[in-house]
Amino acid sequence: MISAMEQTGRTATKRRAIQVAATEVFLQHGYLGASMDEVAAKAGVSKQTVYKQFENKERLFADIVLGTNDQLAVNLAAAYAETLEGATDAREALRALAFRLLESLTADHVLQLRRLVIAEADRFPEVCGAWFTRGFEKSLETLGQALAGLTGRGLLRELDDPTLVAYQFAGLVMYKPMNRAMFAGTRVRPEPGELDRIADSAVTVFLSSYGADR
Amino acid sequence: MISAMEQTGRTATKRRAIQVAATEVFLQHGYLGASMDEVAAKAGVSKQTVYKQFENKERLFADIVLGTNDQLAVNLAAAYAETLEGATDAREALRALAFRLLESLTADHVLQLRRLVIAEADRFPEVCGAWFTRGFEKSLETLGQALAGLTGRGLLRELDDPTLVAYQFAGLVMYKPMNRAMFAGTRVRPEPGELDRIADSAVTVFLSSYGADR
DNA sequence: AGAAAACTAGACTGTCCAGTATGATTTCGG
DNA sequence: CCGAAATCATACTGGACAGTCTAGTTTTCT
Repeated sequence: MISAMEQTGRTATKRRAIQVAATEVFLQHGYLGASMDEVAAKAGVSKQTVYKQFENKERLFADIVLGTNDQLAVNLAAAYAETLEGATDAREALRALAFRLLESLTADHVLQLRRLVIAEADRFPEVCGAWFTRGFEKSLETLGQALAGLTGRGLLRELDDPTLVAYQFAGLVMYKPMNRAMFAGTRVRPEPGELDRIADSAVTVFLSSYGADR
Repeated sequence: MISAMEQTGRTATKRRAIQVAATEVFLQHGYLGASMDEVAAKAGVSKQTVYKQFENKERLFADIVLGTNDQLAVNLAAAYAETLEGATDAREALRALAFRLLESLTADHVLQLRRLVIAEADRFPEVCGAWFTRGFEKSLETLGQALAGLTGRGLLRELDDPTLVAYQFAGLVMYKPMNRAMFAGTRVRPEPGELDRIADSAVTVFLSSYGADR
């Protein structure tokens, strides 16, 4: 399981091809809109092989959803590290972080995955709930830790509940652009100037509560 | 069109029954999962009548989505009025507003509609985009106006961009509970104590930037 | 090499569903 | 009360698709 990516046998290779293809198909068409024939074709594999690897469509879906966290988690961890760890100026660091978050989370495939999970939240409550806990919530807890780290360097004041503070930062920065991206389709893009205003203002509000200089 | 709800003829009555039934079916099963037979059965109407009133499934969907804003808009307007208009204490007023927002927006049918719109954002970009502009964005602009009204009564300081401030308030209050409600299925409910902490802290952060007393 | 396991192409089953057609019945305006 | 329009129940068409089956081919392991 840990070494899923390291397997090189024919079976493992084909399994991975199926996962890649299925991810593409599910993200593009949704659960009901996805066809197993298309998955097989896109994976360059026969339908039998798909059903040998994954009992049925539901299992394949679960596998895809739960397997698609890693990239984003790594990406976000990098964003935290690069923007916060060496920082000396709180405002600049938080601004940079805000942009990295916006960039990471409005990437097309991230939005599509989130749409998929939301759409199927009632059909697959366990899978979607697990995705949320292990992906979404975990990312914000990690962000909380990263923010708490700024306290140690005198850039923020003491935080009682770093996770809550992380949600507040995320909410200030992303509530508007994220909702637009989710609701208004992948096509609509905000003008760059707007993201600047949002990030600037969010950081100002954030620092007026949590900045080290009162 | 304006008087759709006032029509009493047989045709108009049946048309409304179809809309009600279709709303239920689409919200429950999603676009692809919804069946026109179920809509007809639930409306107590023959399939022919459905197709006489609505050209096809797509049109029915569009009609449903675009017709489902009014209740929530009215609800939110009431929330703004009741919590802000007579207020004398900014903290108390904003706390009350926060709870009203959470209550209104985590209602089951609201969540289901939002899931539906998000899920179909790529399939029906015009319809979902229109829903977003006329429903979501409009609500936040209205909230901005309501908040700006607090400035006049000395409860908040001057707001350069009331809409942006409204998004920040909404983000502070709802980013966490709304995401959980959207992703983790309708079943998961936060403990009441958590909403208290979120609302309290959000209002504190908000006021430390926008409160009239510095 | 040779047997076992994996894979392939393609046909097939059963089901579901959007949308149409039909012929009988009900409603309603004049 | 009569005729037009609306509605009803029901059956049908055509297509999509999940999942199975078969018979032949390729890979892998020993």
